[in-house]
Amino acid sequence: MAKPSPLADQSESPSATAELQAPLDSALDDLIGYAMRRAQLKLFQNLIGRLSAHDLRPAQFSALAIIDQNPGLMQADLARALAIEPPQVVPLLNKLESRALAVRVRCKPDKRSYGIFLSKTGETLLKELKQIAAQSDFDSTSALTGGEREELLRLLKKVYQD
Amino acid sequence: MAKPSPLADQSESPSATAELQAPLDSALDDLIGYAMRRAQLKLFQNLIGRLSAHDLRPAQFSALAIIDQNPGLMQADLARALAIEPPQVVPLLNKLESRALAVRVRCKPDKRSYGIFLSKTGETLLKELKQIAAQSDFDSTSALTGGEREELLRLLKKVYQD
DNA sequence: CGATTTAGTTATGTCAATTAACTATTAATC
DNA sequence: GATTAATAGTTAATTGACATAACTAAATCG
Repeated sequence: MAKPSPLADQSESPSATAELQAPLDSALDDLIGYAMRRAQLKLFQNLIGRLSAHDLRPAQFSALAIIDQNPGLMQADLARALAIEPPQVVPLLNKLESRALAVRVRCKPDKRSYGIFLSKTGETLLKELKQIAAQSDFDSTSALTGGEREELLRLLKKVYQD
Repeated sequence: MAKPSPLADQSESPSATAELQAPLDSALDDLIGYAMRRAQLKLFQNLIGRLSAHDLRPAQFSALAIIDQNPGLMQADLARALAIEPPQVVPLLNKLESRALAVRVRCKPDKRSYGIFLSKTGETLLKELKQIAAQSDFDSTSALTGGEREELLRLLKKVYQD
């Protein structure tokens, strides 16, 4: 196990997400936070749209990716990684389990906890989802050159890793 | 009137906002969308914290900036600019009016609608808020050089303006 | 063993935000 | 010019996400 991943966000309601258009002047145009919010919303909305074809939300996609990289982790770990509260993990995992993408396996030594694993189906779907996410990324940033995309990614990491 | 501004977002609940930590590996680290979400959340949370000293939310700050740049606009315009639904504008404006930051003025020709204006107090506060927002921006991106900030802003605009 | 802590779950409450319903004013139609 | 339709704003009602607290089972500590 290493670091958390949160592409989570269960909600992201229409207005919480929408909130970004551009009809009027606002003198906010020189704020990085403002530009970042608008850009982020654009990317997120695009991803949500694509994932919806698989009846998944970003948080579920994130969960799959985290489980894949940390097989056998416990629900509390997943909660921390997604930055959500433990009770929220329950319906999320129930959903993944009901679709046979992941499984809870009772722990041998400690019968209170579960190890969480991806199923073969889950692994296969995850591979596909990663491509979808990459494609979503790509066409949400179609105004950028390849070099600009790399630079943007570098700068964003520098910001949030600080 | 010109273009919209949405630094709106009424909600941005803890988990909707939180959702970003970094405890486990997730293989999402090369996605711009993932990095952008994490960075954006960091900036947004910082701004929320600072604005809370004035008992304001980002959407209210955005509203003030939009009204300032578009004096006399109608509530429907403001809703569109903030990308929220008209009913949400009511409590938002009520709050601004109750604090004497903005006023609704009955329209001469069309008695159904209002023109919205900032009060002197509102204008003064907005100036201060702009500095707060700029400061928030600055220290949320303290890992960047001045040149990198400019480049980041440029790239973000390119993304969302597309 | 008995008491305390921990993993997971269930239940409850809150708050934001969408949709629908309502009032008033204006515009359109005949 | 009266009736009907459309528009600005508001109020009301529904949904949904999320947090907190209460509960069950199992482990650890003494």
